[in-house]
Amino acid sequence: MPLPSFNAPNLGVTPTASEVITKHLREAIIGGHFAEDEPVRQDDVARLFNVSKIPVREALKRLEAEGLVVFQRNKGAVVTRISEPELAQIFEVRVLLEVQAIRLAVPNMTEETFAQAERICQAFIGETDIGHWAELNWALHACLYEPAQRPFLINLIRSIHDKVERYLRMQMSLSAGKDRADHEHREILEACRAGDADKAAMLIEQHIIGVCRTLYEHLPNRLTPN
Amino acid sequence: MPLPSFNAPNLGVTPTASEVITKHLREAIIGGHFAEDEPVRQDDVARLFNVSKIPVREALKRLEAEGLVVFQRNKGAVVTRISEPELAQIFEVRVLLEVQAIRLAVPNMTEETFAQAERICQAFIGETDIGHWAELNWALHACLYEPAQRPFLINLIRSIHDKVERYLRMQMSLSAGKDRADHEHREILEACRAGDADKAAMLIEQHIIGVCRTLYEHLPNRLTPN
DNA sequence: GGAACGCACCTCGTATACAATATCTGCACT
DNA sequence: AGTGCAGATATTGTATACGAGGTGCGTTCC
Repeated sequence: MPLPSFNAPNLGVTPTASEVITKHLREAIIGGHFAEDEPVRQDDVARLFNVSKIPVREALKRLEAEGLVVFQRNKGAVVTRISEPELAQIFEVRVLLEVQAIRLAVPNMTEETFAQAERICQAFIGETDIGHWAELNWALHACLYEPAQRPFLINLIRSIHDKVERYLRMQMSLSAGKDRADHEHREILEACRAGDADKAAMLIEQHIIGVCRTLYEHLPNRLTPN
Repeated sequence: MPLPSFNAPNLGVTPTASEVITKHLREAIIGGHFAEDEPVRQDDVARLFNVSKIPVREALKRLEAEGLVVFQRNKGAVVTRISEPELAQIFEVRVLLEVQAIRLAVPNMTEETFAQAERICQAFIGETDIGHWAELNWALHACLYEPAQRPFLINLIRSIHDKVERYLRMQMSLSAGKDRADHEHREILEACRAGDADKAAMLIEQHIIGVCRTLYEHLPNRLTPN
C-alpha cells in the first residue's frame, strides 16, 4: 500500500544553523541592510546569532554562489556591487526569461490565479513600508508565472530577482515608481485575464525595460563601479 | 609613475583550500565521477585533499547553491539527480538563452572568432577521451557566444551547462552523438561565418532540442526520479 | 615634515575536538 | 524466519583554538 499521501511534517528537513543564517543574511542583503562593498564580519554575524563562525562562513559561501557577496582572500566577504553594464545585462536576461514565463503561463491561468494576483495588487497599493514593496512585487510576478508550471524557469528568475531587488526597491521609492509599478501590474493582469499572451508578454517586457530605464536615469553615479 | 603594467601574478586571489576543493569537486561531479544520489563523504574528501572537513563543507555549500548537490540534515550532501521534467525545462531555458547569445554574437564575430572555433572543432573530432568531449563542446559554445559581450548571460548559460554536462556526455557517447554534434557545430559555424544570425539561431535551437530529444529516446529510465 | 619600520590588534582560514544523530550489527524473543 | 531492541560504529554539524595574513598607529630616521 503506497500510504495515502498523508501530509506529515517532513522531519528530515529541520533547518541547521547554517541554513537559518543563510536565509536571514540573504534577506538582509537583498533588503539593502548592507551597503554595497560593505564587508560582512564573520564574528559579528556569529555573535548576532549566538553561534560560532563556522555556520556563518558556510552561509556566506552559499551567498557567494548566488552572487550576493564576494570573498576576498583573508579579507572576508563583501556585499557585491553591480556595475552599470552588468545591471543592463541582467535586465536583458530578465526580459527574455519573464516574457517566456508569462507566455507559457497565460493559457493555464485560472480564476484562482486572478484572485490571488488581485489580492497582491491590493496589498501592494495599501503597503506603506518600503521594505515590503519589492517583496510584494516579486509575489505578483511569481503568481503570474506559476501557472507556466516551470519550476526551473521560475527559480532561475527568482535568483536573478534576488540579485537586483535592492535596485528595484530604489526604483519604486523614486519618482512615483510605486504607482507606476501598480499601474503596469494592473495592465498586465488585464491582458492575462483576457487570455492575450502576446499582449501580456509585451507589457511585461515594457515593464521591465521601463524599470531599467528609470534606474539608469536616476542613479547613474550610484551604479558606476569603482 | 603608474608602474608600466607589469604582468605580475595577482597574489590577492591565491586560492584557499575551500576554493580548490570546490573546483575539483565540481569537475568531478560534472564529469560524472559520482553516481547520482551518491553521498559525498566529507571525511573522505578531506583526507583526499589532506585537509579538515571545514573547507570541504564550505565547498559543498557552494555546490549546493549551484544545484550540483543537496544536503540532507545529518546525512550530508548527495549528488543531485535531475528529474525528467526538470531536464526538459533546463533545455527549454538553454534554447532561450543560447539563441539570444548567438544572435547578439554573430554581428561581432571576427576572423579570430572563426579561427578559434575552427581550432576547437578540429580538437573535438580528434579527441578520443570521452571525458574531454563535453569540455570541448562547451568551449565551442562559449567561443561562439563570447563576441556577444554579455558576461552575465554567458555565465548564466555556463552554470546551466554545468548542471547537465553529465547528460551531454552520455548523449555524445551514444548513437554517434559525437559525429552528429560535430556536424551540427560546423553548420552553425558556417551560418556565423555567413553573418546569418537568424540561421545560426535556428541551428542552435535545433541542436539543443536535438540533444534533448536523443537523451529522452535513449535514457528514459535512467532519468526517471524514484 | 615625510617615508620606512616596528608592533599591537584585528580578522580570516582551517585544524582539532566533541556532542548529536544516523546506521550497522548481533542477539533475544516470538 | 522475522521483529524489536541495545550497543557499537560512522558521520554530521558546530564550538573552540590557533597560526597566518592584513590594518592602523606610533616611532625612528633622514
